[in-house]
Amino acid sequence: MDVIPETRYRFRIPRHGPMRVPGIVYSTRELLPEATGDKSLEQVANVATLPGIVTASYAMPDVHWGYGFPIGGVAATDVSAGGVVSPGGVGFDISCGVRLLAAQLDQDQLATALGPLMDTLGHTVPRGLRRGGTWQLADRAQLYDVLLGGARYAVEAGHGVPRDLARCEDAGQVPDAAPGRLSARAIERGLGQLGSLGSGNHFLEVQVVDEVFDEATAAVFGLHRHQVCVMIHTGSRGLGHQVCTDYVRTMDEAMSRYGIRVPDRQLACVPVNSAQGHAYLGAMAAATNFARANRQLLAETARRAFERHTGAGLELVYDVSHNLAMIESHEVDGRWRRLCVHRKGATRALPPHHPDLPADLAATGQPTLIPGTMGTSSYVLAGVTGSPAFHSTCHGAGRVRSRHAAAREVDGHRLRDDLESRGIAVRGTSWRGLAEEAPAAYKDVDAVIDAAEGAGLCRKVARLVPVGVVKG
DNA sequence: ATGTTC
Repeated sequence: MDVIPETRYRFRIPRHGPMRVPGIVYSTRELLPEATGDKSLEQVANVATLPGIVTASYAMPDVHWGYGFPIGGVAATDVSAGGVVSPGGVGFDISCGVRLLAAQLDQDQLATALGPLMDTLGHTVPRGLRRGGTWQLADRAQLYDVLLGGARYAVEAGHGVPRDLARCEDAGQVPDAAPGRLSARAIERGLGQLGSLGSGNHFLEVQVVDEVFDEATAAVFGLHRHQVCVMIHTGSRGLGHQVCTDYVRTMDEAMSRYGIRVPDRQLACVPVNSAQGHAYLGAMAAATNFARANRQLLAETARRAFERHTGAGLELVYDVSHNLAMIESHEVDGRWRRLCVHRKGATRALPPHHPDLPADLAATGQPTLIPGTMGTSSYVLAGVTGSPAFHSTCHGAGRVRSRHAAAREVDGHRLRDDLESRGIAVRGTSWRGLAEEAPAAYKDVDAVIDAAEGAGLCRKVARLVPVGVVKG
């Protein structure tokens, strides 16, 4: 793969073969996937062949190998020019994302309460494969209400306060959800799982603000140094997974009827303006609302635990997805166009004064939340004016070692002991799962964030460190 | 990520 350095933080994959646009990789020499033996830059080039793609196939500094599209990839297609939508460009965990809550509490006030708080969280946060959630829905009709209403419906049903919605991307509810486009199996998998964490890299952490890079912006976000926070990282569970599975198959079968050829079957796609394209976007929006409601429910579980052990409330800082395709307007080559922007393991970071921001965040830009790995830092970022890649940045540290390799090389018991000895309380579910998520399996999140900021994708506002980890 | 193998 020909990868040409253009600046310290930007690399170009020139057009070759069937590529319609170049690949642009925001990274550093040290973080480039080729340095770790990962094939994701070939996936960046493959994505550049999709019908209707505009400007470039982008990769963020945490890019790594994924299903068809790389994780840490951004691709936008022009809807009115035959642009496609692809489930592989969203990922299996539709609207997977992060929610950050700020406690009215500082670290020194937490000391003796941390253990009992973690015990309660450990007992009340449902997690692990196939596990049911905290909200047992009455029936399929109520699940439809969730799929249409998202976090807004959860709040209206008493699970949260109206102010929460002002701090959710899309105010907690995306439009145009079409629950009828979900298979019976997707509905069945979703019915019992609302208010559950899942497994893999999903977590609920108690964190402390370790460093503030911009006091004024942090204050607007409701954050200050030494403050206790809760970060929740989860998505749409089995429901979203089933939607992706169903529509990859549908599109794989339908693709040839639209004359579309792709270099990898995992890039299955159809035009946005097609029966299958509309069906997928409707199903995806429904799964998105499920994920938004899911994070709302888990926030309520955390609030109950904090209320009981500390008396402190938890104010929502923000809730943002990093696996989604969104129809957005962007200026391309001097003309405003409707684009289908795929962000897979990439986070939207709206710049200051963007019309989709709430009024009180207009001056700061969008809060952007980046979960680190267990035992390392997480970050609060803000969107910046003039950012490339359709206002997107990274989504995490980025895996460099497979789950299998990590489980072979890391002992879960020892990892738990290491974390505990550093003052981080751990409430896991499986020793293997813990080992698979060892920090050694990931890039250095601090280097990833510095690369994202250096590339002009975002700016740092605050860094958080964990003091308690609840793992699926 | 995921009832980790239709």
